[in-house]
Amino acid sequence: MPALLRPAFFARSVHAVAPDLIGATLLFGTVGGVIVEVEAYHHTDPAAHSFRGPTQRNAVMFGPPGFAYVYRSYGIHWCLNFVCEPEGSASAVLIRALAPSQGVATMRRRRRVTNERLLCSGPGRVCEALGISGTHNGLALDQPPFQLFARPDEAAIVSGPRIGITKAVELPWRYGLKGSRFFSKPFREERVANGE
DNA sequence: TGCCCGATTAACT
DNA sequence: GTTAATCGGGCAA
Repeated sequence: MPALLRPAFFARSVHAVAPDLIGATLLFGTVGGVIVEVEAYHHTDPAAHSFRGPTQRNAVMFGPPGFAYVYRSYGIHWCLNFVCEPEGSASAVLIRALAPSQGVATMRRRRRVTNERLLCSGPGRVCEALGISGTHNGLALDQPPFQLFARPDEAAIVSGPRIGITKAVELPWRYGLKGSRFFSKPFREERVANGE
């Protein structure tokens, strides 16, 4: 059994944590899968919610690492982030896609799709499949219903520009598991980003 | 208070 | 390829 991710895992730079989450397993209650796509957001980054300082919405980002920041996107969807770094630096990793592994039938029912590739391929889809909403904002990632397991082996990781933002568009802070078929969007080049 | 826009998705042409 | 849906956050007045 792979190691459970402890709070210390998140008490590092978001740029170290984000690629290390690729290949980790995220369970929420009885459902979940392998994390195959994430994006890094740091408070010095104009695209980050925390860039303009603390507000009611982003308060969790300014708290200690190892907690879930959940926000509503476009008035419709929910998006899940993991807060990183020492308290106050206000950085987080957006969970963008999973390869479904646990509770697939339940996730299919929630998402009303039969195509497994579309179950958890996008930040809004991940939250709908897992049953995550604003009520889960601020929950600890090392406590139920969350269960996070480190990836068992080395992983080939690709990187590229982030999706759906208009500021700092060029920064290659999106990471993926090389060759996965569950990306929300393909990586332009599946360039291995390990060791950077 | 009013206005603009967004870390999206699905359903279109 | 384009666009509607839908609403809270953030900022200007």
